[in-house]
Amino acid sequence: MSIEKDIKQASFKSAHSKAMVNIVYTNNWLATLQMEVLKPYDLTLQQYNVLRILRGHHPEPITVIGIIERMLDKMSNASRLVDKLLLKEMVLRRECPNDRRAVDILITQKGLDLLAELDVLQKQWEQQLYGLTESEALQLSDLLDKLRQSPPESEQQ
Amino acid sequence: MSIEKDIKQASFKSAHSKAMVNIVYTNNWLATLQMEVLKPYDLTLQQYNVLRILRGHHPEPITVIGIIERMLDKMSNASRLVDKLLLKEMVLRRECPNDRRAVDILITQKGLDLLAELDVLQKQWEQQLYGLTESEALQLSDLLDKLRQSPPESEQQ
DNA sequence: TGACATTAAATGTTTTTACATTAAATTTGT
DNA sequence: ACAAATTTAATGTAAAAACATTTAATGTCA
Repeated sequence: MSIEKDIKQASFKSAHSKAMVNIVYTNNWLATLQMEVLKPYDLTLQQYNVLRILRGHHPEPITVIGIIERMLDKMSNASRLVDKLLLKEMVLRRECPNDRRAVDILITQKGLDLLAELDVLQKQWEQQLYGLTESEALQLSDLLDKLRQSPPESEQQ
Repeated sequence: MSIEKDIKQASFKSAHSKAMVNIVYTNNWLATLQMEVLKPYDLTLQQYNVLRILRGHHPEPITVIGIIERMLDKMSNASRLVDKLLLKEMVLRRECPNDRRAVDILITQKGLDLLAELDVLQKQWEQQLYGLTESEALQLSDLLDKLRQSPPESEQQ
């Protein structure tokens, strides 16, 4: 559905604000769909993201700080997300040998198995939903990168 | 910053998943910036969005259902957001004359004044940040619309 | 070395979200 | 008209997010 219809807004004050609203709207749309896939597995989106980060480093461990650096939402509490995953036996905690302040986190076989199961659903879901061609998807990503670039006259991020 | 660097991921498995991650990342980026602007005014992003919806209908009232229909995030509790705005004297509640189940919500002058103040900041902020041309912004919005379209062989949304 | 600053993770607290339930008013169908 | 279903908004509750503080370990540097 076009965004104008779905949020009952006839027009936007500028192309930029329309794009911005569309990013927020599309993000919510994606998150809602993804949560529906995850719900039967009793995983939140954030827990799923953390698990995928851990798999990306498996069999190497990663510290909580390492997880935060790789999370899209840097604000959420990685320590408590790991707690939840620990209760579900999806991860292991180990004291980091180099730095006793830090804690190494590892994904368990149970976690890997769950992700493997979810990969299938995720793939089906992506194939069913994506209305973009490969090159359009790249173009979209480039435009988003460009959106986040400050113009030259303002200070660097 | 490019998304690969910022989330420390060297590559993505597909153009589509890269675009999807970039949408989520850009959405968080936008939300964080916007919250920084709102923080000194003690408004959350959701409260701000509700206020703007109310202004869009001013001087006509709008019911809670009407607000929900126009919100990007349909799940959040509009009734409680209105409560918060009521405490800040940004809105008024009135029994809806046609339907005594419904409640008419109106933005107050105080609310309008606050939004007017925020409009200036919002505009400055947009001008400073947008690295896209007008036509690129439209293109971005079109690509997002297209992303949300299911391919022809699957069922309608 | 020792004082001070910084870092990593956990914890406390408040607010917000997500989801279910409730209560009242309205609509529907007979 | 009346019972049943639906709609509208509010409320209850548990989980999660946001944000500050704490604790322990490490780094810095005179």
